[in-house]
Amino acid sequence: MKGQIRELIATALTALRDAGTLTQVPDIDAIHVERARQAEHGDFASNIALVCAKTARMPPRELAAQLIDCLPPSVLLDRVELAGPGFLNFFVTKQALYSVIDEIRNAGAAYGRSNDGHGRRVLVEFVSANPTGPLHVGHGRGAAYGDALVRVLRAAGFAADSEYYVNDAGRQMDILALSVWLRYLELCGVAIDFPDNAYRGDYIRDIAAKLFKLQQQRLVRAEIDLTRNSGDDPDRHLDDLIEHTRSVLGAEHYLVLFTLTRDELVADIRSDLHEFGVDYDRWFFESELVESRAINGVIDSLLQSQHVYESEDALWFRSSAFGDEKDRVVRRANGNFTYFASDIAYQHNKVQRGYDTMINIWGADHHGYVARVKGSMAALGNKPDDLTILFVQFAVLYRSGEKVAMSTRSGEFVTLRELRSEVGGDAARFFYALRKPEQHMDFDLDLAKSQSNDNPVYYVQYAHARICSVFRQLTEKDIDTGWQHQTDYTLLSADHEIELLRALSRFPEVTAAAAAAYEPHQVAYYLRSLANDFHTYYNAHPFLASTPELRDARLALIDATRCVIRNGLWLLGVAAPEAM
RNA sequence: GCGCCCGUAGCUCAGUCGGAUAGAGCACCAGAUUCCUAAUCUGGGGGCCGCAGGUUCGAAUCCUGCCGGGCGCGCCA
Repeated sequence: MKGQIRELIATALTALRDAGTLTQVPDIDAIHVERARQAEHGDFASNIALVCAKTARMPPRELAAQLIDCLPPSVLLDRVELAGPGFLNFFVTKQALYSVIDEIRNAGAAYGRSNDGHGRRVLVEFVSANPTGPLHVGHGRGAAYGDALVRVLRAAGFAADSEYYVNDAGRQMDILALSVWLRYLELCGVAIDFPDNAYRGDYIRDIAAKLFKLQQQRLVRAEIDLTRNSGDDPDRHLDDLIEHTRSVLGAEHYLVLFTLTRDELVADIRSDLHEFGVDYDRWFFESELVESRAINGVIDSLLQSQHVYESEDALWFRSSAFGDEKDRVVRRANGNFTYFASDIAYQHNKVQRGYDTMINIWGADHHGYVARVKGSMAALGNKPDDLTILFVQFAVLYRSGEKVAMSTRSGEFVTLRELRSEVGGDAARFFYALRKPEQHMDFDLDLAKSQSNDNPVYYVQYAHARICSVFRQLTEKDIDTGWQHQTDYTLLSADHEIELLRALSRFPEVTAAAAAAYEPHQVAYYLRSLANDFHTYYNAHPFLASTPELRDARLALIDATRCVIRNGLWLLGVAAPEAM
């Protein structure tokens, strides 16, 4: 509807230009049409006359009046009023509102979709947590946001793919493998001294148990020496232990240990996210970039173009030339590439795969990386503007009014699994979806758990279940109805019904706006508002106890409402239960 | 110190490229069910949109400076 009104205005503007009243006409996309906030302002309002008044050298109200005269006739509009300093207020006909019911009925699951994206290819990368342990509630926020964004983008006509980047090639993975091996040795009866800075979580013991089950004592070595003192540097001590592990196990068995550790952790993350309703199109492993020598490739290329130089035995990317505070190391003096080097290769890989737009969803602690990553794109001849980096602020957890300290290494955190089992996946996803990502978030665990019935997701789901219940009654009471074939929508004249119809007609605008702004939370707020319109209607009017004609019209209306709620919840990855 | 994010009702948060009288949930108070699910609905109180300037027909929204909170500034990952 909004688009149609925009076209009507464009036609009127063109007519005024042809008549010589206007010298220039704004682009159709620049014509601002919005939903009126108040009923007396009609359904839609436009400030076009206020915007164009200056260039037209004409008082806004006079221009607005001429625009109204030039508007082509339309079945959509009942009347157009001139208001305030020069607003155009559009009043939509009831007939146009009624047609929304058939529109929804015909489109079904496709209602709310658009082709704004014109099939442009978008890659959304999110979560991408290092596979060093279970996901925690912070990752859950990124997952809920990223997945909803992908769904919303697809609904708006973008060819959106989702991807998880797995850092499986660095030192942390070796520390992880070491941690598993040490726990495994414990199971084998070998006395060890577990380092404080290795991974201490219980999940390490689980993987060790699996390793023991598969390998029995095969990864125990007589020459193990874990008592060696590497001095006061705990990091150095870990590195020595890793080196020792490699050497006593040999390459083949180290690979067994390493691969099992990685695969177990990745599988755990994958199933965790799957149960959260998040399934990726691709899991991209950093090790692929190592094995294909893609990292060497981009660094060599940057060396040739002088964007990378050598200093103090290390290789540095000249990111200061691209607005970064300082240059960054891509290959350490010890010959190992940094994670940043992998990131350069990974980002380049995305570009080569032909994406028009790339969206990275990062934790807020990574904002310092923007300049160097965008700089590396520019240095490789790619367009930095094709990459949009969105930040998800941390969810600060509170339990019993106290901040919950979180540390992956120490194993002290609330996992996404715990959250899901305690408040439910639907509630968790909706809870996350209600907040825009850059907003700081206080996540009160006690509130989320103890008052889970207050979570608005139930409010929306209940509306859906209530509608389903009405239709069950229809069957149970064996009511003879032809609502699916013959309905006289003009009987829907109550204020509540008109309000509900208006709300339903708004859904396509909501999905389009949510996609354009990368803000799926708009869908969540819309759903709550729609559910409110429905519940109000439900309480005010009986559906089944009316005359057959009115009953059938109302059934058509709430069936359409059910469809929109279902479509909207789907965009957020939340179920639409038929009974509660 | 520098950079990024945020500051709206008691609490948690919306507020659509600047638009007309700033909204919702929770909490609080008062009500609604012989009828389709009361996980619902109706009504009420509650605001210096952090502060101060600026931009213009118009600012919660844009700009500048302060104040307050979060995060980041490694040859870590």
